Amino acid sequence: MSISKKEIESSVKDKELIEIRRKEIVNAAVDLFVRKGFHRTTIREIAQKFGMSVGTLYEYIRTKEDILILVCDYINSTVRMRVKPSVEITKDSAQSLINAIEIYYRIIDELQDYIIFLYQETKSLSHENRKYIFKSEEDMTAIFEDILKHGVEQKSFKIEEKNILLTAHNIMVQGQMWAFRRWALQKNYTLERYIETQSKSILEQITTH
Amino acid sequence: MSISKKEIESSVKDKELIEIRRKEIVNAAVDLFVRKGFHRTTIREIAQKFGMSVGTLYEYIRTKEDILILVCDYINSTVRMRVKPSVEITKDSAQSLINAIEIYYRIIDELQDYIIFLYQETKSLSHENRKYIFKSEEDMTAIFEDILKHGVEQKSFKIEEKNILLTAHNIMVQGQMWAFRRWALQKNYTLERYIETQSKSILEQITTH
DNA sequence: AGTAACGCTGAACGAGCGTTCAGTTAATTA
DNA sequence: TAATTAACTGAACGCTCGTTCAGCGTTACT
Repeated sequence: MSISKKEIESSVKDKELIEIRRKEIVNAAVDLFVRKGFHRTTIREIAQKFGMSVGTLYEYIRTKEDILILVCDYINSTVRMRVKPSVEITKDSAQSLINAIEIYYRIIDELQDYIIFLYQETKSLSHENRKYIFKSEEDMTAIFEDILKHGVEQKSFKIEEKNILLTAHNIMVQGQMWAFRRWALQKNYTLERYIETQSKSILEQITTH
Repeated sequence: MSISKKEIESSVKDKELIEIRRKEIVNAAVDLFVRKGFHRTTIREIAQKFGMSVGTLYEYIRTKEDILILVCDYINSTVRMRVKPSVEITKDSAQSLINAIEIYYRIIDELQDYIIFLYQETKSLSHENRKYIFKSEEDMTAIFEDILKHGVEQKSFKIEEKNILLTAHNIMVQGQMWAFRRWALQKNYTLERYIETQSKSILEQITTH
């Protein structure tokens, strides 16, 4: 699951302690990163925020980028952990899709600051770690792909085989734009209306008439 | 049009020279920013790139952020200058929309690195200047809104009044995702196929059946 | 009790970088 | 031709910040 956690070395031996301290680090860093951005946040601030010395902080990470990886990983797995168990593929494909969309869009609304941060700071990661974030995004997309495929098999949806992937991406992006374009959308629509309208129009375009 | 240009002070008197030098600055900076990001690009690099001393560079700007503003402004107006004159609202609303989508999406494809940069570095701007970027984005959205409104009046499109804005945003975001999500999309679709599929599905959901 | 290992501390290091400014060159004016 | 101004130069300043390291307290083992 979390590739990165295994890869970040630490000079501390106690595995459990590493887990605990890293959670503290992430908790402190996530807030600061989201508020001030990665580059503008200093190691000293992070350490201070949960009352640890800079030296100790460096016992649990190697570089500042490690913290960014931990934070991105945390955001990603939070989203996935909350979407995945709630989504279910039932016989009623249309309803499955509507449910999945609602769950995903609500989480985006709740974590909008985190989502925006994730997308804007991905570029600060090394190539290796950026790939990992993309992989994670593809996993999320696969959830919607599966629902769509199932619906096509059931003949509830009518989508060309090759366009299923694209439709899944559209669904995801139309959710994420609620965060990205909040300066325009959130003053014109409520979340409820947004979810309803978007899912209706997505369904419209894939349902067999 | 370019609010920012007027606001950035310079100690050089010759207005024309300011124009020339700033174009050189932007040309050098845009490449470096896109390749390395704003924070990782140094003033020295920018100055060196077009053979000017650091001191002189500072005769034409006040701070590093000024360069970012100039670059963002440049990207924005490039996109707009290329879309606006090509778009026309004809009697055939559906065709107008298809044309506009194709023009916009092709420019995104061409300037994808710039588009990604613009969205990722917007956050490095001050509140004031960020607002300006959003304003610019709203102007672009308005182009699509106008086409949609016209189509609704002509009864070619069927969209609830309140949802026209949302549809316009959807169209824009579905174009931009060609850049944002290129790691997934561009290995599965050609630009031509992408444009065709997306515009077909957009049209599908707003055309009166 | 002595000693080793572990986790922790924060001052100090040093590189990087935005910004300035004393001075040079070239053009314009008196 | 002398004096003034405009444009330019790049070394130097000063500050920030990631990272290190010599040393301290505490626990566990012999």
